[in-house]
Amino acid sequence: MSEPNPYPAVPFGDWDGSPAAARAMQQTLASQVRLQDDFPPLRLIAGVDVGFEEGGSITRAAAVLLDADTLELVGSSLARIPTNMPYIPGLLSFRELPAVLQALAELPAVPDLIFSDGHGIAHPRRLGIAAHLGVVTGLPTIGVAKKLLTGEHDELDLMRGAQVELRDKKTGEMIGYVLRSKDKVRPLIISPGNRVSIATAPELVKRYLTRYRLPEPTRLADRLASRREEKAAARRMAGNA
DNA sequence: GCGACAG
DNA sequence: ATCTTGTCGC
Repeated sequence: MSEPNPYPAVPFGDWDGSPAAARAMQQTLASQVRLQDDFPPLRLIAGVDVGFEEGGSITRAAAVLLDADTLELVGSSLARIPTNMPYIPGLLSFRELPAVLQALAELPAVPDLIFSDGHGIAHPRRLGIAAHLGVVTGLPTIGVAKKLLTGEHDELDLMRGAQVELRDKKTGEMIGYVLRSKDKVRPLIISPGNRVSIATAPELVKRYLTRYRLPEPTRLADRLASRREEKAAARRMAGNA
């Protein structure tokens, strides 16, 4: 029995490669984002993140699949493809999504929810990488970013669990939450990508937090994508040699 | 024109 | 993101 493949080969149809065309495409895709809670009882959740090799010429995406109740690692995958464009603030998904989709397609099952590194709708045109990923796959997604891209918010308490609203600086519309995931650490910026409401997004992130700053799906994907242990091991070898 | 700017 | 050692604080 095979599951339908929700992962398109290319997350942007015919794109001429220009930043202007990418921004126009974001406007269209953003209108397809659904911000109502519409996800099944969570059984399998995924985390995705991207890293680079060879000075940036190779894009490396990691995807991890976890049991939503026990957080046990059910599967993981790595995809390495040539990097096709430089990093441009606001156009991150056009650079990283191809590799992310390939990594997701290699997981043993389709997740009920995906935690993505980067923003969801907390983006200038409301289409951060998590929202873009959600629209092209049709799956529920949440963006977990380590830094602010756009929007403004009040100060928030230093204790774990503290959170404040993130709103568009110009229109005042809600676009996410700023959440302190651990005592006295830089807060995370949480915004829905697709099929999750703004209010539910931080609740789901909190559900999967353990002792670290990042929720477990994101933390594990981050480790794989950035080659945490490989680098640490290589470094110690050089030092002890 | 100036400042900001996910990964 | 990535390059990189030791160091300050909980």
